Amino acid sequence: MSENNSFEMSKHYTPQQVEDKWYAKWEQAECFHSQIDADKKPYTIVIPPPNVTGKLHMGHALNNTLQDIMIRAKRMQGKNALWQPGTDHAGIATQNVVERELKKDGMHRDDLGREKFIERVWDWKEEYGASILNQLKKLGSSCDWSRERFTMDEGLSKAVRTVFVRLYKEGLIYKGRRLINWCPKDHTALADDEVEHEDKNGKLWHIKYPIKDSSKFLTVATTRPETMLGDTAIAVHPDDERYTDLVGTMVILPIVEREIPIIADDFVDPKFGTGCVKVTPAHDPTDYECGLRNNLEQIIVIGPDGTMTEAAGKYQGLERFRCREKLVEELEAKKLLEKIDEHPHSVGHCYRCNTVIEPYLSEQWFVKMKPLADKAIAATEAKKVNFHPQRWESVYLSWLTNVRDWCISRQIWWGHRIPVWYCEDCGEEIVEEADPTECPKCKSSNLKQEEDVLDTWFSSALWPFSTLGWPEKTEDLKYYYPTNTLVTDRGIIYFWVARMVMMGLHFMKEVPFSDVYIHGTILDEFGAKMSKSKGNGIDPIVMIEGGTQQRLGSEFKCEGYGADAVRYTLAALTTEGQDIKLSPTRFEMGRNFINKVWNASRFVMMNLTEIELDNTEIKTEELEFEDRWILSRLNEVIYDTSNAIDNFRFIDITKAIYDFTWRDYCDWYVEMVKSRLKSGGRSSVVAGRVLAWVLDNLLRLLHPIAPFFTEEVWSELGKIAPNRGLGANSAKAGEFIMLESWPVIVEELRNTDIEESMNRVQNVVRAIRNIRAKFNIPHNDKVPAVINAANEKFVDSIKNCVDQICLQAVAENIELGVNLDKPKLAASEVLDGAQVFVPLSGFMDVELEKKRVGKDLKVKEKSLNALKAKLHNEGFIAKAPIEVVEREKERKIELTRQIQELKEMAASLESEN
RNA sequence: GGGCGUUUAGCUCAGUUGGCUAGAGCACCUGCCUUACAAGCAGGGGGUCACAGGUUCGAGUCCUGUAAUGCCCACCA
Repeated sequence: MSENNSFEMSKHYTPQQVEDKWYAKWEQAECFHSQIDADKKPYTIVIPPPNVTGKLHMGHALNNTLQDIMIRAKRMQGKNALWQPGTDHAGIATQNVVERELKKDGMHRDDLGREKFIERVWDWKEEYGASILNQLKKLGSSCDWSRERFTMDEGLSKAVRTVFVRLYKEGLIYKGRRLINWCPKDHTALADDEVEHEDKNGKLWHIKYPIKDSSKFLTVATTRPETMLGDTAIAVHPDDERYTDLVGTMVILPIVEREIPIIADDFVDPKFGTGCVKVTPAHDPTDYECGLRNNLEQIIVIGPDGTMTEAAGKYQGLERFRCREKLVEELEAKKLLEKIDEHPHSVGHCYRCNTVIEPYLSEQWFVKMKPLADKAIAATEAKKVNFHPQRWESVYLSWLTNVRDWCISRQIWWGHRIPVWYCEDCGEEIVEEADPTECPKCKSSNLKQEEDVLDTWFSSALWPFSTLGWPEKTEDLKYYYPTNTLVTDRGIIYFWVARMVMMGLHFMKEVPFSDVYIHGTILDEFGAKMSKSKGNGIDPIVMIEGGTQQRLGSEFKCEGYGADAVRYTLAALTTEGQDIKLSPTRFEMGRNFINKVWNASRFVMMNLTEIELDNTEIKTEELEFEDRWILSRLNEVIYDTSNAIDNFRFIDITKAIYDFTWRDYCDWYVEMVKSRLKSGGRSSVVAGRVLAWVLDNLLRLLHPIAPFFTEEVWSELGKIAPNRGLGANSAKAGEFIMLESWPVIVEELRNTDIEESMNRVQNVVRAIRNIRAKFNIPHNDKVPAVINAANEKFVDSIKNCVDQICLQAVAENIELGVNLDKPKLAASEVLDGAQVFVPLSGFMDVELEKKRVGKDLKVKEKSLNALKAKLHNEGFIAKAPIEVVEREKERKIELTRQIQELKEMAASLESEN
């Protein structure tokens, strides 16, 4: 669009022509940039850093839309808004991606070696790592890209090392040989919360273990027979009288032929199975604990790659599940298998690759959690961190309360290598921030760094302060930390939110953010989680730009709704904490609304170019009825919108703006002002200025939700109506709406009397329109009408609006007053405070009208009866607040009047028949 | 096994501290291409608020229980 040719604005808004242009302008003008400004309060959000391997999905689109709404609103509200962006190195996920690429070339990471492989990953990151950030830009995200960080960049790596070394020296990081969760495919340890449990229909094998020096057997039940090769005891409950005599004697472990003791331990549930449990300390967490208590040997029979070890004897080298089959066959052959039961139980899977997790005994690094968790619990209970919706607080607290030590070492290559060195000569363990060159103890330079890297979440936990320059004592940290709001999904409350709180408190002595907003999860139209494997995802970029995608087994084509429509729709679907069932067509809601505002803007600009706008002050007394009404409503919607933003009520933000724009501004104000615009003169100037001012305000309110659209329209409006205010020569606006100030409430413009009058006008107009529709009056035929008011107050409140009523209802010769007679052959509607008659002459259908009146009478009599009963209730009169009782009494009087009028109408119709 | 949600119109959902006749979008019916908008305008139909008790003058809203459904946690060998 070029200057002053708004007549050529297309009937439909086309986002594709607008969005990239504005994003480039914003970036060029550094609109997203935030820097320290002592005169302004900061408002900071750190982005949940997407994985560098990531592709924008609907969850991201929702998450970032909500963050951008908050950031843009606060920026307009005068805060120094910083949205800190960046990406996460995503250890296992990224390593897997690059390994898959290598595989295509027939290579394995071992072929390259550690250094070359890591180089390869960095290359991959440089090439593809920014793609998800570019997608965030398509969404309109106003992140300060000049501050973009990566969890493995230099500064953040330094933060990681500092944290590790300090925690180590404080005794909060230690190395230990423990039973941990092992993924045989990714070949690494995992933290407890990285294991996903799935219910499976498994089997329970009952195996007979011969008792030594006896012909009898003890039967144990197991879901994992292959682990029996590593059994080192049989346990029974100490009080289980069936076995008291056997405790202390031995059984022969079948196949292996090892003698193992029968021990007593109260973890055994005597009611389950036979009450005898095989104990495999190296392959089961419960058995591990039992083994420690009873000093049992730990025999590792399954190796890190998921195949059986040398200790498995003849089964050595067999894959674990293949071994299970073979072993069961052998037991069966030896008649040692008593029975096999169906047994549903939960099986742990790797959250990255879905492989069945193997409990594995190995040396790993751990963070001692209790001291850190205690601080987080205390801070949360002191309301330093507030969850929205609040119920997530208890979920988070119960995790913190029961948290176990965090296994942070990973046996992969891509990540922060643990800053621990071992002296090859004297065995000294050296833990330093800087790479050591010699052993402090024996001065040897023969040092070897720990092979393991840290869990990805270790660096994510530092995100709110590491991105602001920590461990340096930066001004940014002083100014922006603690941040304000964290917006995320419930899925990472443990992984991320809790750990950030712990680390923030420990290293910064302050919580990292005061509010945590947990939004719902996006589901497909059937209520299922979106996933790659189900193919039910909706690609946000396709929704924004248009294109095709494979979905639910067929090709799905989308014209492209634009980022604003996508954002609007997502915000409109965001109710406090509810999951969102989404289908592609739901974005029509946003598209239609944006298009409606587009057309309203088009109307305004078309008209503004036709009238001589001036820069004089619009005096209050020059405002006409509808002007005063829309300005009053505008103030209300500013209040409601601001309030909704402060309370994270995203659906309420959209609803307030939608209703005001569509129902008030378009349906009524624009319609009421049309004739004035054509009439010329001062009245048209006033109307034009009010139209522009209200549009300007509503664009500002809408901007956080629909940034591209509002920027485009606002800039066009500025060309036609440079004076945005109602005052004389109001201050000239800036270049970008995104940097404009948030609309301010002007109390003097609130006018409840006008709103009440307008309500009456609308009711009268609707009544006439209703009658017109029911009796099929051609839409250009003006009808006469009689408004028989119940009192003078009603007459006074709308008497200046009679012409307007005529215009809106396509009526003429309206008679307004009290005690007016019903005209002949008229239809009527009874409203609060008045009865409207429309004489119909040739269109009159007495039978139809009798039906209408009868129906209305029935409904009203029913509510009157209910109301009478209520008012006869002594309890109600005595206990309900006076206002409520008074209101009901007035309502009764009004209803009685209406019923009376309906009855008279009915009688009159009878006589006309 | 424990914890937390959800159940309101044909569909998807609002309904903030209990209080006027329970709302919206989509879908549906009727009439309109009325020079901002058919992605639209005007009018309309449609709900024993899952069920059963209870508290209260008054319950969609609070309490107890039941049923369906979903999510999370848990050492169910």
